[in-house]
Amino acid sequence: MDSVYLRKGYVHMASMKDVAKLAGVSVSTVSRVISNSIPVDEKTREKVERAIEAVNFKPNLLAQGLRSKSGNIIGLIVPEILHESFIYFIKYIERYVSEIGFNLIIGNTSNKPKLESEIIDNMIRRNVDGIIFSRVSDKSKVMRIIEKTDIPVVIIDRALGQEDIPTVVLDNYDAGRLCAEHLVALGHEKFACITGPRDIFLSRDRLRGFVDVLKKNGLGLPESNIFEGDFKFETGKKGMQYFLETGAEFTAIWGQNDLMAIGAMNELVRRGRRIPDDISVVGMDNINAAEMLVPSLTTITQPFEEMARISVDMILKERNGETIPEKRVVLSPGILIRETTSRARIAT
Amino acid sequence: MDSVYLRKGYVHMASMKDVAKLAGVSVSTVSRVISNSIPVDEKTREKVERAIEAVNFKPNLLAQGLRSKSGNIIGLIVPEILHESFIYFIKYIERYVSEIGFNLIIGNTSNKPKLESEIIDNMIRRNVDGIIFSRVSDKSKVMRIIEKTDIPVVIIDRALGQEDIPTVVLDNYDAGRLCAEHLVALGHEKFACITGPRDIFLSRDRLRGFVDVLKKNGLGLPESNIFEGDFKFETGKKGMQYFLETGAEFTAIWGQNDLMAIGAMNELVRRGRRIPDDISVVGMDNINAAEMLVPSLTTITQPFEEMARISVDMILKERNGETIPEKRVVLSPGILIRETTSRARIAT
DNA sequence: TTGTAAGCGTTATCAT
DNA sequence: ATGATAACGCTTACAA
Repeated sequence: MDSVYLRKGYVHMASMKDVAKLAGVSVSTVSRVISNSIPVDEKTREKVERAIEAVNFKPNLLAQGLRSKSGNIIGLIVPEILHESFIYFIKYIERYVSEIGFNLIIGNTSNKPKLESEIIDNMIRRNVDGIIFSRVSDKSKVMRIIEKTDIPVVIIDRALGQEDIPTVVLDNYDAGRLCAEHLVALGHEKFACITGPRDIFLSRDRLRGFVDVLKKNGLGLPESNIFEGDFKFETGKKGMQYFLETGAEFTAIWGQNDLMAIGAMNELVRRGRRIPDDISVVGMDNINAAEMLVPSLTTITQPFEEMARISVDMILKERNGETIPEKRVVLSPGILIRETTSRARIAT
Repeated sequence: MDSVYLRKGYVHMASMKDVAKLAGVSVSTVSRVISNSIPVDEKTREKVERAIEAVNFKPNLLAQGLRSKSGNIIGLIVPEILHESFIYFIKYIERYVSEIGFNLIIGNTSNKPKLESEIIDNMIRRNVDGIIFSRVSDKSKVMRIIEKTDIPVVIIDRALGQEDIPTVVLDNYDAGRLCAEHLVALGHEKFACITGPRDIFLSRDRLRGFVDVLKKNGLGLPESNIFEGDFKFETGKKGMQYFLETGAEFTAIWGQNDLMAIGAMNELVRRGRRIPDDISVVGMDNINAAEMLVPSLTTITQPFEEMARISVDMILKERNGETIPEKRVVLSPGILIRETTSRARIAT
């Protein structure tokens, strides 16, 4: 008799009705005890609380959500769960959201606009209290939500130009600046860079910051020392292959994320170049692998946890009708100096 | 006028009532059109469908869930989101679940029993259709759900002895076997192993499989060549330090997951040992980093996607009252041979 | 085939 | 301070 595998009869999860009956009061009184908003006589409160204990009552969240139009749930939409930096958002947002008594529901768009619509609809149909986008493929979708419903929306990680949507982003210009300053301080004079897609703000901002610092120091980055990647390991390798085959001259390279930087390192090592003795390498994101390599990767860091907290806070503020002082929060990157960067070889 | 930041008036999301009114029918008819369960006149159906289009109606999932006691949502409980192998479960389970029209809600226990209880309760309160556990810290919690509610439960990745709970696991014995066979075939004769916690079935099973093959080949694994780790990078390093300092003799080592194997590699490289010329290394899981290293890591693979699909399918079957043919599904690992393993040096 | 009405488990508005 | 009662948006007997 495999009773485990047979659908057991529905086991009544205690409802307010049960509590009310046991405590000898009405359901409204029970509700009041729980919400703690309206004064209740001490004695009845105690009776009710005992009853709640006795039947192990927990309010049904669907009923609450239906009635109050707030599902106590926040939606997070990412284009790709396994992506090295999104998992940090997932982790920290989940943690923070649950700390404040919400649940997190995750949608993975796989970068398909059609899926994106579906996911958004689904979330709306769950009366989500807000939606956090990590990278938006189609701006209009976000605008539609904002215009047609009252659901708070926050965009994290990738800005959309100067729209009027609450946004939490990294100061990507500063990321490039930090990187260049570190390398220049080490005496490097010739550089290369593997960027993200050039049509993305974030990649361009990073590059601008990088180049500006070089210029300020009388140095520069020739276009032939720039390779456009897609933030994946493979294009990091490809970029380095390209540089090495075209004979580009440089003693330091920046991969605009760790994956590409590691790809570049991989190619260097396979061709017998020494890091950092021949070439210094900097990445960005500080993914797990960065410190597992030999040599360990110097990298630009993002305050993922802070970004997560701020974006959730913004959702809650919007939801409570509070005005958000700054609709565009810009956070600063840091730099973690490890073993892939060292002083440039003395020029001869 | 920052209208975006002011809570806008509630924008009525079309309900069945609206559709019914527009189509000139009752709500029940609308419901029937949607559920497609009960015959509806072709003409009214068309009227209703037009109305649905017109107001862009999507049934509210909370109301549906409340009424039907099925929230159309599946809960996944993991002890740690950022963990290298759980993210694969998250990814694949999310994908599959959403393919079949469900949402996924994720709970992160951080290995805290108290949180575990809370998360389970929360899920129950959302009328989840099932709960998938990836590693359970406290068996009794699972048993409680199974006994006290009718919520389908599946355990994935880590078995709990021989309980009567539907489970999807890897054949860990086979994982050890595969690894040993590969190394023995390469001519290795002395081995070392960095295991997971020895009090976990999975670690012991892997080790048994490994050792059994060695024995079958007239070889062995002395206790002094076994180091107990915790599946993290650091203990991989520590393990190798230990072996090197105690002068353990071996030409091949297995780290029971990639993180530990990579930790061991790290230590080897830092001490000037060559991989695989001096020491061959095998890992397990095939995490991203495995192929990014030089040399790239030979590793035992797990069918994460298949495990995900099967566990979701089991949930659905339980939910539909179907009997599950085998309550314990055991899947086979594979081996991905890359660059960290090579023929043993000829013994002199 | 279709409509009416009760009910899912809450909260909020009335009275009392 | 407390209790009826309606309502949230849907499904499902039961009638018609």
